[in-house]
Amino acid sequence: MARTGRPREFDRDKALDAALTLFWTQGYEPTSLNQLKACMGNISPASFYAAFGSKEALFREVVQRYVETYGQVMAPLWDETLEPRDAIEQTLRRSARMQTTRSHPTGCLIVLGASNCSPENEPVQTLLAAQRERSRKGFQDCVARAVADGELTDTPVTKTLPTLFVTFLHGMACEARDGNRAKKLDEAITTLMQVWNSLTVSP
Amino acid sequence: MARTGRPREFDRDKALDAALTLFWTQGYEPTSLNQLKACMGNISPASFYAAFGSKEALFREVVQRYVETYGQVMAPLWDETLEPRDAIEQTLRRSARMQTTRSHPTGCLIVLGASNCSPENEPVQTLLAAQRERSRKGFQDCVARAVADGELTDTPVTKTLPTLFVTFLHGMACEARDGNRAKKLDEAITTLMQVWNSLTVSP
DNA sequence: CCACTTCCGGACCGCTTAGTATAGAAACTT
DNA sequence: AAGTTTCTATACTAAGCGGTCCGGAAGTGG
Repeated sequence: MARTGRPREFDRDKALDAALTLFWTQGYEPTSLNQLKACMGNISPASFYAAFGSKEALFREVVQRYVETYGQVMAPLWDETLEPRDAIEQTLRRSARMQTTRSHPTGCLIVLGASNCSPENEPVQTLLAAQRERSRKGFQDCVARAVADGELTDTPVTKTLPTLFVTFLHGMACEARDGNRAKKLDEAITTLMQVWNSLTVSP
Repeated sequence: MARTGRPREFDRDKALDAALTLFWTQGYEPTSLNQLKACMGNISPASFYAAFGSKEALFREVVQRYVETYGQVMAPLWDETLEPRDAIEQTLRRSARMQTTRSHPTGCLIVLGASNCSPENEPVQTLLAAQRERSRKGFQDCVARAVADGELTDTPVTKTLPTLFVTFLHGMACEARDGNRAKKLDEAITTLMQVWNSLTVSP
């Protein structure tokens, strides 16, 4: 549409990726506009605000992008063509691998991105909390599907599975940040999945 | 020793507790000196620096106090008079209850206290990382003890238990912060401990 | 070429940050 | 009374914060 006028000199997508990396590494609040502008190629405040609106608006874009790229390791959780058990196992294994990969920051932006916040940035915390809630719901739906399919029986123990898995998932962010490698987490996932096996209706 | 001179008018211990609550709620970096001074009873900068030295020094004291009080829920992990399985179970259950109790901030200061940090505060991150490493070691030692006692056999699966438990433990900080209640986490712990049961040497 | 649109560099805003310096008064011990 | 320490209160530093504004440059469509 509006194609006239001087074109932007920096690559908006590349700038967004750079901001993503910075936010992922440091979190929302400690990341300053100066750092952001610097990592985007020393753009000016005017350029920054024209392109992204505000620090918070940029962060929202960053989260969106994260969910659409790195966050896709969670996609199996909402893939109803997969067996529920496979969906959960793949989600955990792919998350473990992604969060420990050293070509980008370790851990999970959704878990770690705004865990330290002053009251005035509560909206940012809420944004990430909503994403985590979405994951929680994903595990619940997956287990519910397994019950509906007759793979699991609807017992009190079965009801604890979503919390068990999501707590482990979120815990991996801390472990990855502390330097644990994919192999360690992956092996723990194998053991964790034994819980599911022990609850399946015997053939 | 130095007992002469005008005594301090505020209660240093109470001030430390107030700072602990504030740091626990917001994390290290977003907590400003103004907030700290305010919650300590509107003490002056002079009094603050005379009593605590600096923001970072105060935080180190706060962490120490946290470990000695709330953090004592982890004590079973290093209590060699307990059966290893009981030590781990009690550690998890007591942590779940403590982290979800509403009479103080939710979650865990050691996990959440400095997860968002600018590079210049890396020492603070390192301080908490060391505490988490201590917990990791605790789980390792506990499992090793169970193997030594002949309760568990030394298999590859057994080796994954420490990571499994510590990841779950650290994940509870996120779940507690997001509003999960003790009951939910406690039930998940019951299910998680089934993993241990399934690995015990059959009687 | 011109009118128009958009972007850029840089100055600038008011505010907060952690931390220091100053003063004199007050409260304690010896 | 002498000496020591902390008190209150205020002023201050130097730097950084997120964000705004403007003049001019650079590009585009007619």
